[in-house]
Amino acid sequence: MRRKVTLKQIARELDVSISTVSKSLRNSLEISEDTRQKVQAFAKLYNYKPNNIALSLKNRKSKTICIIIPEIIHHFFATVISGIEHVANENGYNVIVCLSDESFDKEVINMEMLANGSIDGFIMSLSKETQQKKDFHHISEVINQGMPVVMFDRITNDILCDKVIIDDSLAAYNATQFLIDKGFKKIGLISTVDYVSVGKLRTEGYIKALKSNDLKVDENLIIKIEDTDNFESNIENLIQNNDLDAIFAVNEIFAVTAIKVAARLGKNVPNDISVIGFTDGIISKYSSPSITTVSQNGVKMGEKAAKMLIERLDIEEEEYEEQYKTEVIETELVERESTT
Amino acid sequence: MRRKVTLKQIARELDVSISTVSKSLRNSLEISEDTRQKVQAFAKLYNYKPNNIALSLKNRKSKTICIIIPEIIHHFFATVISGIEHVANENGYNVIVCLSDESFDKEVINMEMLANGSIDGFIMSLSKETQQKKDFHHISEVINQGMPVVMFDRITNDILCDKVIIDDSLAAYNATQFLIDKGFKKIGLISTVDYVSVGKLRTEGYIKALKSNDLKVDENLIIKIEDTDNFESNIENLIQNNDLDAIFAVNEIFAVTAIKVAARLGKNVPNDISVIGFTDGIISKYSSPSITTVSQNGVKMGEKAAKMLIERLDIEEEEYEEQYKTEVIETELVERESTT
DNA sequence: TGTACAGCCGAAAACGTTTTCGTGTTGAAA
DNA sequence: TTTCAACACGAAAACGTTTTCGGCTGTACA
Repeated sequence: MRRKVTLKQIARELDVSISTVSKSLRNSLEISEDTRQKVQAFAKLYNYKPNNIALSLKNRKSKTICIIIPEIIHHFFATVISGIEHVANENGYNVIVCLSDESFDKEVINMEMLANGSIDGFIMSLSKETQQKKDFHHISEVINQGMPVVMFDRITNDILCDKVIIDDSLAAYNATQFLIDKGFKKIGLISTVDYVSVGKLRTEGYIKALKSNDLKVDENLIIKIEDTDNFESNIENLIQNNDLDAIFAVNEIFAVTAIKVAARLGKNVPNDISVIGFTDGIISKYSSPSITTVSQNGVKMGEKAAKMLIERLDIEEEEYEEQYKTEVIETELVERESTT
Repeated sequence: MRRKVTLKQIARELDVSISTVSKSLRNSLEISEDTRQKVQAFAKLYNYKPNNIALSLKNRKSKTICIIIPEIIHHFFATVISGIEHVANENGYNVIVCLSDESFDKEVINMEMLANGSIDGFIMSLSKETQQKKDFHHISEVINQGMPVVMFDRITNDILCDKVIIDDSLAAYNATQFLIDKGFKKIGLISTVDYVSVGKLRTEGYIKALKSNDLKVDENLIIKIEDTDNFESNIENLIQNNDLDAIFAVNEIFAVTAIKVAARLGKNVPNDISVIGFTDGIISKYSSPSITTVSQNGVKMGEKAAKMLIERLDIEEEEYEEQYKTEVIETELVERESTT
């Protein structure tokens, strides 16, 4: 259980100064070939590795970026992390993951804890509670201190920073249009409550599609689910009380549950009802019938977010231009068995 | 974009020494009530927060632990992270996540990169490639440097350290016994290749259960899947060529695929064939029929692993006792619709 | 008046680096 | 023999903390 070897120890052992050791290891021409060899050999022998913390302190950068997401269990967020991690790694950055558990307080605490030199920048997706409270002071504070932030998916327009999103409204529009093109008129919507930004946008897209096809928007065909706990009965009512042709659900869980409930009510998917979901996760792929869905490409979102952040970090030195960009990642309708 | 305020700046501004500022903020009795008040007020005004990196350097500990896992997309690993994160947070630790992508090299690089002061300890699950190569030098090296490591799920007995596992063999035994108790004789097994430690153990449990019930172990009923790419045909052959009563699959994907293939072949689950999976993930819950499965409780594994690591970290100061423990997390058979 | 002891504060070391700026030693050119 | 550059190396500062130790002032007591 030997402690890690430091420059100082090597210096003492070899009877040279710390500076000489440091320079030798960095192959400085200031040092004679001879000493360099000696030092490097010794360092290799004792498996010397520079102490990252000391470097961070000296350089005033930690080469670490922090991801704050509401939940890691959601497949979508996991894919985003995966994308971020790869780009970060390629550029010599490490990734710290923080979970807000959809809680405003945890989001604030996490940001404050890490914004003190531990990390160089944030990539985040807002918690539900934060979106509901519309309190973003913790984020603007961090930005004011000169720490770059990139927001993705669940964002807010109240904060100026780089953003990576999909066009939720358009994607929902296209999904709905897809159903309309099949000849369906009575299309149900299973959405979330409006304060979840993406839920709201997807609802808008759905409505827009209906309107531009001169279809009546029937409030009875729209349900907005608040709690993720017990929504099955809501869906059951929706299907039972309306003779639906199709259903558009704003996430996988809602979609797969709709299919299950429909089956229970004796309706076959896709023969009696078509179903489209959102998020191309593991459920959509493996459910039977597999689910036609809007693919968000979380990996690409993560990659893009990481690229934007790192670019800003590497530039920062020179003239820092506050030219914030919002990148829109293409979505794609993945056709599977749940639609005719 | 003001920079973060430091002790030095406060000291200069208030015309006192750095030590005085530091002590005031830590409420040292050495400092007069008066100065303390003044300093604290000033610090609050400028939102002073101590620099974490400097603290890490001084204290020679970073209050950060690193998780190395093969893939974050797998629901099981995501739940483990979730468990670790919660316990870590409660104890003032942050969590760095590294993905090995099932690659030996990435595992090594990640460990070497971070073992230099950036983190205080590792929690890891081995990559497939590492398990195949049986090369664990990077792990023993880290341990020799006095950095604690906790392994979970995919572990090796070649390394002495704390471990958190489930009794894969026993769980598989119980799952198989459950099928046998239903009166099934021809029970197929869909497993992984043997170098994946958990796959091997689960296979052993399956075989043990058959033997202790005096059932013949038929090699034709066992398939070991190497690549996750194209295994559907293997499963199809298994079902088509044998008149199976039931199937035990060592993970969710295999289980849900078996159900899908069975349906395609005109066999109903559970009426014609019962299916049991492993890992109580999102697929098992939402698939239709929902899948009877062995629940691993990843959250609990993560929590336990984090507790063990942190306990060791907090003790370390005093006499460090190398009393390594292996915790076995209880599994549970979750009965759902895929079994009669 | 001298001593002792609080009370209050600052200097400096330490954590492990990198880098700037000397400084002493050589060798060659004048 | 003197001068000067090249060469090889070391001292020290800096990053931002915490903590130990020592010092100064003033008051109380002998």
